[in-house]
Amino acid sequence: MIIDVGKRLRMLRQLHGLSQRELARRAGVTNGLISLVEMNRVSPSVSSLKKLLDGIPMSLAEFFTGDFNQRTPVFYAEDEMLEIGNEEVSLRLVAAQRVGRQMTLLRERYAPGADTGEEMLAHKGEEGGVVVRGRIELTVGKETRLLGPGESYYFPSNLPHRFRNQGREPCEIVSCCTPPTF
Amino acid sequence: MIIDVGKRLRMLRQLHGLSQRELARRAGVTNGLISLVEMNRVSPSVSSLKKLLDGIPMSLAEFFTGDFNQRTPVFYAEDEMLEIGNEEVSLRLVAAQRVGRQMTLLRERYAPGADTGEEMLAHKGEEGGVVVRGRIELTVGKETRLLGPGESYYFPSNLPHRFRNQGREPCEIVSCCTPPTF
DNA sequence: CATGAGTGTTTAGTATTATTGACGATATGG
DNA sequence: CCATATCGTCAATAATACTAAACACTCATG
Repeated sequence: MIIDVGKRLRMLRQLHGLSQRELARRAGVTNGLISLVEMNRVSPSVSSLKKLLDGIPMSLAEFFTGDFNQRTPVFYAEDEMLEIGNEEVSLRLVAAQRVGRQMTLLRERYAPGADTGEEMLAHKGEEGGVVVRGRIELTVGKETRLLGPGESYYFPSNLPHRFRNQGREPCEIVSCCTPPTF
Repeated sequence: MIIDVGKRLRMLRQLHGLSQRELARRAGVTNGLISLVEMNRVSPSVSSLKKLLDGIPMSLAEFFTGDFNQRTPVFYAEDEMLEIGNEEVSLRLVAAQRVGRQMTLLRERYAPGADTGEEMLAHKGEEGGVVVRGRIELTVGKETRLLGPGESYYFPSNLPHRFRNQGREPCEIVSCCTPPTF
């Protein structure tokens, strides 16, 4: 996602009913700088941006995480969800087409016998899920557990992990990961 | 949270096995700058930091949000999930106790007749969900739709929204929002 | 009309950041 | 042991962020 620091700052400032001078006073910078930053004539140093956000107040994390977009579909019928699985593991991705998504929401189906494989998955971010139907054996790091309906998991995705359905009925999970990996 | 830009950058760079020069090449800056930034001798401009993170790669949001913790439980049985609902709307929160979570994963139950209310909800971030059982009427902005099992939604949370279960059977949803609001 | 207090923008000068190129340290291979 | 390569740091210079002060504009108020 490409972000427009100036526009975002201006929006936030106005949202809080502050003038450039008032924010400048609170932040300990000059009003001129705020003008320049908001017009994208300069790219503020992190330390300056931090000062500015302290005056709002807002954290750098929030500032860069915040989304201020736009108009994409809200609702998704089953066949409007992008399907990316195979016959064993089926993934239906919610809001696949949405640009600048901050997370990936999936409906996952594991057929009996399905297995995401020996060489364990490992990527960035965090993921979690809730088992909706059936049972799944989940290994995260050195821990393994059999999860049933209503049970859940949550872990940083850099831990190696593996899903196996050793049961006789298909297993269905709703899961989410951030940042979006698909 | 007070962050140490230099330390964090160095950690990330080393985590990815990159030398200052290699990262410099990828980011389109000089190795000297990386050295100075990592020693906190300068506060990089946002544009420079962006370049550096592009070379990792990592978003500014992730960089400032980044959690680099820790050891918390991975699996959650039903009664290990924090419950925060009332009799109409029941929310079970996955990994509630986890510090620095980047998203909130919920199992929601709406009793027949449940309604999140006239004055519509509106907060920051994004949220999405999948209907697991029953039906729910969801209004987002000016759009309203009745969602059934397998159907889903995803929208920026600053749009006002409202959930109503007008049916006779309870409705169950697995939802996720980021950044975490609970 | 003034006049004054508010707004955001601009400009010239100063402070800080970023580049360039050289340095010492460490490691590898001939 | 000397060459060669790669590492992070540093000093001097170039580029850019930031400040201070003035400007132009709008809106109230007398």
